[in-house]
Amino acid sequence: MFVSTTTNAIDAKGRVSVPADFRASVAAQGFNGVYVWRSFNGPFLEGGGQRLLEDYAEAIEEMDPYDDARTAFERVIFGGARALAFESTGRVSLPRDLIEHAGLSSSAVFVGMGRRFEIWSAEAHAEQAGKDLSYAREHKAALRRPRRREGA
Amino acid sequence: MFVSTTTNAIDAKGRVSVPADFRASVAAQGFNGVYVWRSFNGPFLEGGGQRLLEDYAEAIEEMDPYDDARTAFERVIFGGARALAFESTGRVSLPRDLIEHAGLSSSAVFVGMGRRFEIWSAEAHAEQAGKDLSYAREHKAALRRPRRREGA
DNA sequence: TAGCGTCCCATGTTATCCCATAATTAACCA
DNA sequence: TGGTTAATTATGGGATAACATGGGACGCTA
Repeated sequence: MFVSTTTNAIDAKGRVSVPADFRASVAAQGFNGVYVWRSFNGPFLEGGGQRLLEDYAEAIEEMDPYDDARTAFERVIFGGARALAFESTGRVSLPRDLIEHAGLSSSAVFVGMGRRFEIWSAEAHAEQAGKDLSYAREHKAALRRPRRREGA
Repeated sequence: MFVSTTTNAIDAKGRVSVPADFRASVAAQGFNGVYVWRSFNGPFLEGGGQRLLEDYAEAIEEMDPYDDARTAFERVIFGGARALAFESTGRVSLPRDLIEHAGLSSSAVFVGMGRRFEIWSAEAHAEQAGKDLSYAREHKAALRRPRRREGA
């Protein structure tokens, strides 16, 4: 699970260290790296491990083979995602177009989102964090304590 | 799994490099190359590795032997597919009729679709990508939350 | 024998590997 | 508890390998 927020430097080659605990949480998923794509909800990137993508694939599998919606999702999700392998020290190199979409320059903010994570520029993240805080404050009643499951 | 979108050049001989990660994902499937056929959903090509064709064969096996749809599928998929072997540097040469169907000239856009991939002309792809993106954005609720697996 | 496809080699570019260093955290022992 | 050592992590730079792509040579086929 991806938790907490970390800011790491992007060097001249577009390389950035993926936070160590993020790397640990995708370890042993078959692919030693992460999948990253442009969010279509704003100027930031989304990412996850191989298992997340496989889960998306599974959800898509349940649609009709040549349903228009299905092919649209396949193109957007699989066509838009990039497989970024970890180099020996735990970095990935971000493709230029992803850097541009998120407006990244010298640093990247990794935000854990549970099953996924996001990558923001420092500026955009600061702005969004303010919005999220006041929104969460206004709607705090919506967050209920879940019923406990057996064995949990 | 075929992931991400890559544009490669087609030379005067009709040769085009298959993206390296696509080649890696069909490696060790018995045939050192890909199968490509004309889509019957538009001016683009579809393709995959040997395993995909075997999966199609299996699905067809389960249909009624004298179902008209079955024989149609057999002719279209197996009759229409071309086996394109990789040359030593990872290129394939696209047959003329496939090039014409997709309206390809100097470049080809490879779009990863998970179990298979598509090949588009740059122009057609740009047009389609816009449609797919807005469609996916509008209908993202249709992609239900993937089933959670243990350990995720 | 002309055309086409395949193989082989050459090249520029990009990405990846490997080593070194710094900073932080964890571990250990007095 | 304090202080030292060891591990892990992040990051910079240079060397190396991988990749995409062009061109020529060879052989098959019509």
